Amino acid sequence: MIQTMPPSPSAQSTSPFKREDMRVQKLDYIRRAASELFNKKGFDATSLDEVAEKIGISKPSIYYYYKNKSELLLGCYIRTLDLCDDILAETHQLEGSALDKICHFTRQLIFLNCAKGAIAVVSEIDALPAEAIGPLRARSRDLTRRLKRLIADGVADGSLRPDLSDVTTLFIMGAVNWTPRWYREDGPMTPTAIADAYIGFLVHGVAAEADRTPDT
Amino acid sequence: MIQTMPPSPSAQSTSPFKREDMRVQKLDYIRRAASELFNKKGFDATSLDEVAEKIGISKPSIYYYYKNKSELLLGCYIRTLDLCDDILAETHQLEGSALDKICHFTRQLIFLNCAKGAIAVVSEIDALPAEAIGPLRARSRDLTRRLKRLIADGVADGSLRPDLSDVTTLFIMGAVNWTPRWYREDGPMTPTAIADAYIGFLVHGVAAEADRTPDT
DNA sequence: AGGAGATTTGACTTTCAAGTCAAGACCGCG
DNA sequence: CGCGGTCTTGACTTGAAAGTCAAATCTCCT
Repeated sequence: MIQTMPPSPSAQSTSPFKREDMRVQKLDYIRRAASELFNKKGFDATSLDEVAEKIGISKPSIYYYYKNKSELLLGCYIRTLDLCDDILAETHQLEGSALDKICHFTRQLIFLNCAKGAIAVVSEIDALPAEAIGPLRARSRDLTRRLKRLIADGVADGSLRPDLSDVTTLFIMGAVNWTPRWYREDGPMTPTAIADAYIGFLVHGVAAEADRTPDT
Repeated sequence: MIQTMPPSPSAQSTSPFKREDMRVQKLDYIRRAASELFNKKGFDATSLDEVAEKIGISKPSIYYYYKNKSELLLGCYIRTLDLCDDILAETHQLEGSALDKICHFTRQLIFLNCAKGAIAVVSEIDALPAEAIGPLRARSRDLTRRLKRLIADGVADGSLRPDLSDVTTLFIMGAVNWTPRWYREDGPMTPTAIADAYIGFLVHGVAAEADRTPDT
């Protein structure tokens, strides 16, 4: 499972900025490997030796780039939130109903969840450096708030059912955040197929016709 | 966070079976505390000292009842699968369409996920004793298979959309399995309200009308 | 070439939780 | 009582992974 690390500083470079570029690339490289493993096995179950081995470097090298394991996790989460922010921003640019926007957001999030190492599902908050927990929670809440607003917009513009509560976002996030648990690149479904199916459920539900509400 | 352990052997008993009853009760008691913590923080992030402290006993006591940490996890998962089996069996008894049954199953599963320590989301399979992994996977797959069959039944009896694929179960399980991450007993939503909302999404989707398929 | 800084690593120390054990507490019995 | 078995625990050992460090290597520049 060894992938190749970006070559050590330069190799063929000429530009004076190569060093810094390299550093950023390696930070990123390590973060991706870590995200992938944290996602698959959980933070505590993943040792830095494994992360190092996955990309063919040694553990101390990781410490050269990250202060400690918690900071690495923090890096993963910040990246995740950045990407979510990006998608959401992009989403707001779109023409169309709030429902269209929600579908777009969901689709993009599924893509990210299927892309190796792109993001880490933010769930092990307690493992973060103590001083980072507050700010991260705040960002998280802000994201949730904007999603809820999108739902409210949808109710307002008539594209969503009028009785939708705040759990809607949790429902969507649950389904989406679960994908990394079972998605395999070599599995039978492409990310696009997954997104199509999920959006189908989300928009129309699973019932054959929009009729009675079965209940028990 | 200390709850009271069932009293030590007897206390007031007379029956000759009390001993064995006690043992079963304590096995269960420990399992519940563990399930709750494993669910909330993950298996590796939970130490047995924490489990012990939660119920006011010492770590060696846990070892008196369970061979080791993995066996305790196994106990949690077996219990979870047992409960799922029960619900599914109960579900099959019901009169009604496959959709009705799916809704019932979903609702009951949400209740279990909200009930403290009732079940542990089966996700850290690798942490189980090696020899238990195979059988547990088999049971898990069997459960999934039966759920898929329920979906197929629904397509056949016309209560579900005809184009539903196998991801349907994953979609549902994702949304449901995510609930323990955010559900709080003192939160704004009761399990019933959550179940109602989720089933609403599931059956009808979120769109105001069953019209076009927004896509991006 | 060769020296300065940047990067990497083998070998080490530290820490923390899993797991053990033998001594003690508790219980129901004669 | 006090004895035998059941249960509980403080104090310990062990192992694995976090984290450190100084020596080795690499890169670029002159």
